[in-house]
Amino acid sequence: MIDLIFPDGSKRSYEAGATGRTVAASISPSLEKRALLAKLDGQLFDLDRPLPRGGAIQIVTRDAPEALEVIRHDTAHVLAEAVQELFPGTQVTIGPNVEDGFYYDFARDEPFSLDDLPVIEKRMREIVARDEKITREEWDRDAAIKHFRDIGEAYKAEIIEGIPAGEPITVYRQGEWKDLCRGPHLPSTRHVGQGFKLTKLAGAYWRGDHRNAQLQRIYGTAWASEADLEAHLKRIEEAERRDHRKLGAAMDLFHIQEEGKGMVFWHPKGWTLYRTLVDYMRRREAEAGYLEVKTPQILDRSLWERSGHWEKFHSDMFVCETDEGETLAVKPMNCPGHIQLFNHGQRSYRELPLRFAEFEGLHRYEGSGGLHGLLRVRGLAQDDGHIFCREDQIESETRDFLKLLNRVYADLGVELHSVKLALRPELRAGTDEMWDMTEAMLERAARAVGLEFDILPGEGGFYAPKLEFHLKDAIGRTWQCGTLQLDMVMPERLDATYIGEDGQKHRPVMLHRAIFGSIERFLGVLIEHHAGAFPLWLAPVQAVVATITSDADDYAFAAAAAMRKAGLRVETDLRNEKVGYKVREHSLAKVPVIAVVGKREAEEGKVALRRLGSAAQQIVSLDEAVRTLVEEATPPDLRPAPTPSPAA
RNA sequence: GCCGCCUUAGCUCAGCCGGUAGAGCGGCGCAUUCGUAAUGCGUAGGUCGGGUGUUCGAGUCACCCAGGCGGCACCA
Repeated sequence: MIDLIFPDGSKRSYEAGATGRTVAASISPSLEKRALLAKLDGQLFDLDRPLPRGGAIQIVTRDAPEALEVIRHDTAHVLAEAVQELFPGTQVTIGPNVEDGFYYDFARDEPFSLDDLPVIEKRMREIVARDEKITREEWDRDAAIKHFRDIGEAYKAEIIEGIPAGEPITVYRQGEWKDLCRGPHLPSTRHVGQGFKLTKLAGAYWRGDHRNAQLQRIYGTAWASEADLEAHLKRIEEAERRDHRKLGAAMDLFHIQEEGKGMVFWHPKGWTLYRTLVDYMRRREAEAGYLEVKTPQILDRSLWERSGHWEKFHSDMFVCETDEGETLAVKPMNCPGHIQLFNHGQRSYRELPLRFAEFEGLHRYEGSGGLHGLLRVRGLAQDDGHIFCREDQIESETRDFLKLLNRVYADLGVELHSVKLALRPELRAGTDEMWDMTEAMLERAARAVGLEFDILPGEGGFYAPKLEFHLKDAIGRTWQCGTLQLDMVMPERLDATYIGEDGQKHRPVMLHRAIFGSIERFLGVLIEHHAGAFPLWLAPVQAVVATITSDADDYAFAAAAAMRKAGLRVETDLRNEKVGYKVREHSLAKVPVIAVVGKREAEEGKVALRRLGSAAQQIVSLDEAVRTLVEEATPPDLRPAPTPSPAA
């Protein structure tokens, strides 16, 4: 007998061998009908699998989040079955869930084409209609390896070899088809439902390693109902409208062309936005004790050899040769340059922490397939900074940096998606002892300030472990923006020293840090985040003064001049068009304020303000309009501090 | 760099089974002076990403190259 405790706290005993289904049936026939899985002490079980022990039981139905995960995974299995029916000889590999769906990787000599997807999808719907029963079997390890080898499934055999001894080898049978899988699964294919769609086709390396064979990946999305699927597809469609590449063109911000792939041509409006953002950061950093510097774009190979870039980062660098036989490299990072500044003259412990900031351009030779609008470019600039300090200053510097980062993200209205701690990569400079130390110190500092993060082994920079601050784009992909890296390697390689209190030479620790990361990338995220509708202080064109009739032209000119004099970025629209037309055009261009002036306003010295996204008009005197707009257009760091509330 | 797809006027897109390119928007001109998301009429724009080939004939078929898009790898 086993004892089960239900979510409502009640307890019942069942005979050994009871399954989720028998438990559900014992409660009500309708629950049995809706039951998909059993959850015992938090672990999901196939509905027809005997429960191995007593515990807290829950019958999982279609509307539960756990059910959706299993539905997605089973859809991947149905996909694999359909593919193997339609394309004999195709090997299956793995098919995990991803956000909103799943994929399955196949090994097949012939490439799949996009035209195959509807055909595969049709067969999948047939398999669902066949209502194939899904059953679990435990196999003997050697027999399983032999079986999968015999039927030509080399990848599956390889997976089994990697399963630790002692773990059961489970095979799920689904009609005539079977697959190695940990499970759990739905009772039968009917429960997959019709709320799925195959979405894209891609190449992907076996086990994520480019030295391995490239497999063919089919992505799909799956939902508990067709309505949920429709809603999801609609969300994607809406998100695509926020794409910074489309908005960048519509708002005349920038473009990229063939002759400079990954290199941005910033248009006047885009550059205004860029400068506004960087000016803001300059003030924030100055306030936080950073000293802005500028170091050379191109430096001799010998420096890059000493820093380690030549050896570890060479394939990412643009290199040039002079007629005199020198080899130079365009800087991909500012750190070696900043160490040259640190090393110029003798440094005292009294100067530490010394914080350098730089906004100059960098160039990195990114693989052609990875370029992506502003989010992944070859020519970029960072809000780069390097802090030289003593070990005992690491924690307070980390704390101050995180405070600044949070302040900036809050001012700009972006939301931190996640934080990762990336540890030593395979290809690295420095000794293991150094890595042991820097990893431990960075993690300790991060924990000391209460940061929550995931650990990414093998993903650190070649010279230092790093904290990565990730932001999300319109369609949910995450991008590393801010970073904090704790480096003992570079100061040693480039021999940075300071004179300590004891009169001896000491090695400083170097913190590499950025809040935007790449300014280009950050702007891309920012454009998508605001869907182009920037707060007034960031908007490249803050207001357009638009006339109703040409009688108001002179007044419109004067009004615009008054606004410009007050520091606002203003354009005039005196074209011979109807106001409705002008309002529409500037609204589509995401101009935050349209100041409409007609005969009435001209006579009375007023303007009719219309805010983006609202049809309401606010008729105020020109003076008042200038005053309110100037106040609203003040960058967050220049706003008067809120009056402190009286001490409680 | 790898896999799949795409590449036609400034922009968005039509162009069936190969017979020497169309629309809307935008631009320009004229008329209209019209109160808050598209005023009317007229007009000029392309040789169909680049190249090679098949063919009497290619935007339309084949191959190669480039760029872009979605992934993978790499990475801010």
